Amino acid sequence: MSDPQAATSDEAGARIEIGYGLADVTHLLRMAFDQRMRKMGLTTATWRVIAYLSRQDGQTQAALAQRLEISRVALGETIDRLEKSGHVERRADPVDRRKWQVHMTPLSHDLLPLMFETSEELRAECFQALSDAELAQLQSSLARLKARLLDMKIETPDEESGQ
Amino acid sequence: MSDPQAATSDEAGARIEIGYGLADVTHLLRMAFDQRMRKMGLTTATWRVIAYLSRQDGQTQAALAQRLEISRVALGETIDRLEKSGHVERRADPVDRRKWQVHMTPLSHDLLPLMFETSEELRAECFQALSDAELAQLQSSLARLKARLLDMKIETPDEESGQ
DNA sequence: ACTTGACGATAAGGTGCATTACATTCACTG
DNA sequence: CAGTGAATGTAATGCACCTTATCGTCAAGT
Repeated sequence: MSDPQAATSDEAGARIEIGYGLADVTHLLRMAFDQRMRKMGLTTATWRVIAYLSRQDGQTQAALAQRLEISRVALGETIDRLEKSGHVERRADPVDRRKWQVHMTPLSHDLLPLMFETSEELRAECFQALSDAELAQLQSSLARLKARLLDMKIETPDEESGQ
Repeated sequence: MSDPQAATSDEAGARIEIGYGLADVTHLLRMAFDQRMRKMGLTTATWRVIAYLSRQDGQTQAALAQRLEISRVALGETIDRLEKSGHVERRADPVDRRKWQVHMTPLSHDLLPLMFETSEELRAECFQALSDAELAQLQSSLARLKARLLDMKIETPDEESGQ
């Protein structure tokens, strides 16, 4: 993919390339992920939910949404699908009737080893394109970029209630 | 955001961080972009269509979809919205009755300077977090990663007809 | 107790993307 | 010139995400 607008300078050209590059790489990475996850009946979105549940089962939807950094609505729909496919179940919170506790089922629990194995395989496979030094540099640049973007106070989903 | 699975080694940990970092940065960048584009009634998807049309007006939907690397269906829907909002218009191809030529309207044409100015401002603002050397390194790493991912023959949208 | 406000979740509607299946139209080939 | 296959676009369906609006519930202040 190339920049549709002629660069006005080298620096601007580099920045544009990085913008597209980030989008491209992320998109391809997600496609590759999806491809592998589909084989076990999951998608990136559903896989992420299960991954977070595996660390702490029975979280509420609001807590999960915050950790996944998506809106409560989006998460609710994903949970709907996961419930329908039998990967999770909602249990009423005994003390707070507003809440659902989201629990893994044996089905998804048994999937965990394969899930993490598959994801680690994918990462190993594609990140072999870079040396350890480049990997470290990339990680640091991304962290810096993320911090800068967070500084720019971009509205992120579901933040009415101030986090 | 942190890794939901304990790292099994430093290298694995770094790879996982990069995976999340790429997704996070791309997501934040897109949010920031959307925020600014919304002010002129556009989104990232619609903005991209106009950007490519500005280089060559009157392209067919199939050609545009290929350049944007999205499916013909997805592009068709975006064109629907752009047509409804008056930013583009479809004209019948005089020689091939299957095709639509997608043309910019004065409305979107007048938007071009502001569009590119705004996007360049955003890039300047967030990439100032990195030095020129880091920027160059990042660009190179992303390019390498992209090449590697393309090598891994991931099915990308609408490729039945072999590009 | 009773209001008031915060919180958890859902409903409704819209954007963006994908796949599959299909109707047209074209272009090539026998 | 028919006949087949490829190309262009659409319809239908599903996933993932968003915003705004609402409903029930809890918690706190008066």
